[in-house]
Amino acid sequence: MDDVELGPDPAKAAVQLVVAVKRFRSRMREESGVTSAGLSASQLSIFTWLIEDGPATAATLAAADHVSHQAVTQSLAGLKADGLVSVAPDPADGRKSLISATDAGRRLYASIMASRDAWLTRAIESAVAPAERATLDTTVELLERLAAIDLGPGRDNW
Amino acid sequence: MDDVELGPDPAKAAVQLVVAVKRFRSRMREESGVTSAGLSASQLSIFTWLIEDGPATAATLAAADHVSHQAVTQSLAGLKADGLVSVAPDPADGRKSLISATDAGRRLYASIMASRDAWLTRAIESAVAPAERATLDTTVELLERLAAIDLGPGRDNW
DNA sequence: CGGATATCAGACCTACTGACATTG
DNA sequence: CCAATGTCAGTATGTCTGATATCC
Repeated sequence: MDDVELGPDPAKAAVQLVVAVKRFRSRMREESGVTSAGLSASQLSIFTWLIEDGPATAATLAAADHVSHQAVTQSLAGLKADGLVSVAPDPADGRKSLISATDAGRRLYASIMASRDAWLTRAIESAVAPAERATLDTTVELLERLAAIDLGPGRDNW
Repeated sequence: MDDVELGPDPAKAAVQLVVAVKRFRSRMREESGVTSAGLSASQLSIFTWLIEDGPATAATLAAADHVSHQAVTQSLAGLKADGLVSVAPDPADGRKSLISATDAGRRLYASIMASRDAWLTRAIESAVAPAERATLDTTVELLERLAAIDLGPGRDNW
């Protein structure tokens, strides 16, 4: 659609990516929430960590998500109230609280992954042809890569 | 890279995309701001509209960005204070205020597009090989497409 | 005591909704 | 009068920082 020479220009791509992400999120908000369930994006992210990597402490989750541990605690409060995660003191270290996904949580997560009524799911079905779905995979991988990158302390690579 | 059967499963892809976007934004926040200049993502988005499509009203910008016109007004306040946009009453319709990018605004925008000191720009240079940069283009296009999609009022296309 | 962890409290940012004035 | 626009005010969410308590 637009051929404004993206390849050779990281700065331009950066701006376009930021803008695209902003517009995407605004649209998500306009479409009332993130998923069909009442989980926020923050909670969904935490849940993904718990299910993929197993029990963790709030501090670990905070570092993984690049937020403060207080922000994680707040997101966890809702999940705990809904019985989706459980908190157990670490027997080996009384300072830590290990957070785990409960069976109910795993069931809900699986149902979210399978339900077709969320706005974004319908948008994908409508706007992204099946043959093009691999593009989604690429997008997710790229965003996760940029979110997790470590540029290194001192000098970089250029 | 990972073959967790994304193609046939829009719901799973939707969750993964939401989570990836969330983590990307948290990382951006952690890295102090969006770009090297003091512009927020909202302001950058508005600016992109103004430069690509010319002068517009706050209501038009709000619809384009899927936010309220009050939110646009708030973002514009900062841009006006910095002299990056100018507001002129529409001579043909006294209710409207036409917002335009000033020369100073266009210069700043161009410099942002060219500067290499923003965190995201460096992250892209570091994590996305030049041969892979087209992936960025695809990602931006996909996010913009999903942000702008109209699923239609009644039935959809499936 | 000091380091790591968790909780409580206050603040901020961005966006929202509601109420109102003005223009056409 | 009504529709569209713009402004003012108050609210909500998710996040942050700062202060405090607890455990090792």
